[in-house]
Amino acid sequence: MEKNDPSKKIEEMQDVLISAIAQTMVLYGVTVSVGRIYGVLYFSDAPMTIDEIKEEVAMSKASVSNGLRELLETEMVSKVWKKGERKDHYIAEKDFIRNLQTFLVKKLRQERTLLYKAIEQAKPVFRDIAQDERADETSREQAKQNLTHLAEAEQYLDWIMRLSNAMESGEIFTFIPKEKEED
Amino acid sequence: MEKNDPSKKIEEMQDVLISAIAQTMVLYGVTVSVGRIYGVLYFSDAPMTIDEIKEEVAMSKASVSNGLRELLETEMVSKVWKKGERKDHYIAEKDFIRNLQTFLVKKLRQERTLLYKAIEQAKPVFRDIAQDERADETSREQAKQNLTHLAEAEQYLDWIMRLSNAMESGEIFTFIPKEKEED
DNA sequence: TAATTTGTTTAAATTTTATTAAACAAATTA
DNA sequence: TAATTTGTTTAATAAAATTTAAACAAATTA
Repeated sequence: MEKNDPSKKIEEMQDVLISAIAQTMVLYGVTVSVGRIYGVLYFSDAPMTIDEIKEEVAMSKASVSNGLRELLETEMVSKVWKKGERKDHYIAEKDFIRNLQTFLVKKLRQERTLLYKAIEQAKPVFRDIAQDERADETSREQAKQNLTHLAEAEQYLDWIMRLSNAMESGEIFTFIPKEKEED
Repeated sequence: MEKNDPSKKIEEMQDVLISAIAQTMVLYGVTVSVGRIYGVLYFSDAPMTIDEIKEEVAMSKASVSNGLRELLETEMVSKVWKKGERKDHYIAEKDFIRNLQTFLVKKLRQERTLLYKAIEQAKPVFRDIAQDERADETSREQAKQNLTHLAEAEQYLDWIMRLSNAMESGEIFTFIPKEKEED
């Protein structure tokens, strides 16, 4: 089929949008190439194979394969089975809010896990020193101060847990509705 | 002053916590070295100079200077003036919730700006093609479909704008209070 | 004003990350 | 079973980032 003017313009604007989408993903730590894979899938009406994507983004099959794995892990892309086809097919999750939800929940949970472990390790040590009457006063003061820090950090962990729960369950939408409310 | 057992233990645990803090910052795209600079400042009772920080994190002065600039930009650290002292002094913002607020608001706004520009560029092009009776049917269909995508994306932009506003103003705390509520 | 201190910029070196071609393994088909 | 197709892993290369020493500029002090 011959390329006509309107279809060229459409492609051009899709490329502008794909670039912008990829750039926003860079903000959240994704490579621009991986962002473009997502962008190409976003604008595809039909599920695409690795080879089809490879063609569009001009990358090696290995890179596309790796990129897709990353996008599958963050749930921005999923594999679909296509009847009669042997190759794997991929589609983009087009709901941007859902993508942000998934991303944030994952990050906040990882953060929580990391901090939680360290706090649990440090807390008893500070507690012991704070209560040890044979310890020097400076150390006991230090320990007490650090216990205060830890208590504050624990409040933070609790807060991000409640935030990620509200995000994951969709409860957040009762506070910030998906649709703009009427005036 | 001689190092005694409790003070060594305290330092050890602070290092564990600094590592954890730095790791969580890595999750959000910050270098582990920059994360450690923040961690060191977090546990310092007094404002610190570049040279003092440099000593603690074992990095070059230039690296510490660059790291501090990054932390200043993200508002995780601020400069304080110390009477009678010529050197700049730095302190950490210790409120983790505030740090997350600042980070998210900044990212969401950047994302909004990027996508908004691309959408504004593409929308009139799609609209023209969708309405152009001389354009081929396939292109007109494509254009209409893309306009739907853009409308959904605009809803997303609106949502993240409302989310970042709620974050920035602190309105979010009426929905997810800082302190855990009583049972 | 000259010397010193302080912080940043620059340019080179190092380290890390991303990319790819080729090798490989698994599944499918002939 | 042999040949082919498909997707991933590996090892080498290329690209990007971090880091640093040295040069620099600005401010301060002697």
